[in-house]
Amino acid sequence: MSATGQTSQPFRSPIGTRDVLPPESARWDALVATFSDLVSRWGFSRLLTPVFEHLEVVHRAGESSDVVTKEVYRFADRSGRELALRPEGTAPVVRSFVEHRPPTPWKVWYFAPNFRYERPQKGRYRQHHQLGVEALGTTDPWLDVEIIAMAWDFYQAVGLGGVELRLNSLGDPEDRAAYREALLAYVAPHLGDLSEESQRRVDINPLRLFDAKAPNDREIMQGAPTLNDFLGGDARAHFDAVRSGLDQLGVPYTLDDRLVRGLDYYMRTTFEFAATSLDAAQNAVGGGGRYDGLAASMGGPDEPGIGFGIGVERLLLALGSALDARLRTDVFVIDLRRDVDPTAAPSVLTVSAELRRDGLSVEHTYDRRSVKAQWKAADRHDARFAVLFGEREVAAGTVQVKDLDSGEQAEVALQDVASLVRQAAGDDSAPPLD
RNA sequence: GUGGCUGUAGCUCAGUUUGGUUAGAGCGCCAGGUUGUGGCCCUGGAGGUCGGGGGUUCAAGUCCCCUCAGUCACCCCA
Repeated sequence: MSATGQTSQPFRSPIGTRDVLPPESARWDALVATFSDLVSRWGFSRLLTPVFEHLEVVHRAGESSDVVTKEVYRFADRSGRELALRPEGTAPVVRSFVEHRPPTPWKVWYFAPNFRYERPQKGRYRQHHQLGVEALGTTDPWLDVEIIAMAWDFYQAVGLGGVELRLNSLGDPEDRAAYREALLAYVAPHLGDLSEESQRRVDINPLRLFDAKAPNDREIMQGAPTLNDFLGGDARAHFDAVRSGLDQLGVPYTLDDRLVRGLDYYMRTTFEFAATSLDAAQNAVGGGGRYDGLAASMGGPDEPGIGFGIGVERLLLALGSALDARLRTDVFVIDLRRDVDPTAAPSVLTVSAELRRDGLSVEHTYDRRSVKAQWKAADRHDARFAVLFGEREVAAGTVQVKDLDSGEQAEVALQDVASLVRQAAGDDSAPPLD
């Protein structure tokens, strides 16, 4: 069997991947532009890292996490090096940090694809994209506050109505270890009563027991000790400061001491954003947390860090029609003449080129279409204006400029078109998200 | 990785239950409705390996098996 399964069939994108065609791609552009603009104002600069890394880098995301143990796209290159497609955004950024040792605090953002080998479904793909930030070099809780508030502002800026921020602290590693012991001690007498799934979790990551769906499991976990009671003094003070900062900035949140998150490197602050417009199954539109030991575990300086990632596909899904990015052409050029000498100016070729040099987005038909076909094309392109000319205009050295919204039309010299269009278009030429 | 549902034109879908002449609709696309003005309307046209392969049958879009893909749920996550 061939790679596509059927050799006689047209090719299609690999399972779990998809193309983003216009006009939908305009929604992506709008999201990325808004994000870039916003995080720049908070002092973040863009970082680009490779889509593949050494396998060991990717493993730093956690030996107990599904993302690493069963979903990594790994391969050996021609020289036998073990490489992997990035399954998440944080490890590569931290790798870049320990490799280049930039001055701290180092605040960067990224827009990049992640790859996970899992069964696709609505809002879940094998290649998905994340907008995210990472900041390394300080444990100051105000950084946590700013990171979270920034994500919050972003959701507001793109118009996501119902978004819920859930917040938790996992404490310091020793807190978590103590809690883990307590949890295991609590669960031990109930072991046999737990579901098969939960029994597996006991060995892998006991904190995940709280995610169990089985009613009996939930009942057992009701009486379990909570992580919150095990926070040490430092972690508690840090968490209190984060909450206070969020209160000061007016960012609403709910505490959720069962919020564990899927990656092993998190400690202290963790958070997740859920969209109320999505069903419970895939409603997480972003999340992140603090990972103070990660840089050191990669052989770098023991610098703390915190960041978040926002799933683009899922956010777009949650936004639905709330984000309406329209692809609008400024001007559509129409030639009214029946017979056109292709070697003589003016023509749609020369007129369009000139208007484009004047800064307008300009389209026209190809293949010498009829006047009617040219008009249909203008409508299809959602053009704001039509610039048309026939024998009379060519003789007079002018063109007709028609406002396609109002129907008004004026005859002007070609060099005056751009200023006329800009004046007439006025305020409604503003970018889609402002 | 496990289970359910679905696969007919570029798109959305009828037709499959009770196998039977050249497989339909809407939208989209192209052309025309007289020679220089759009969005509406009318007429015509192009476009289909009925996901793919195999089988049963005189006959398969329709029944059976396999396979690929999509989708939903579980798991997990963005």
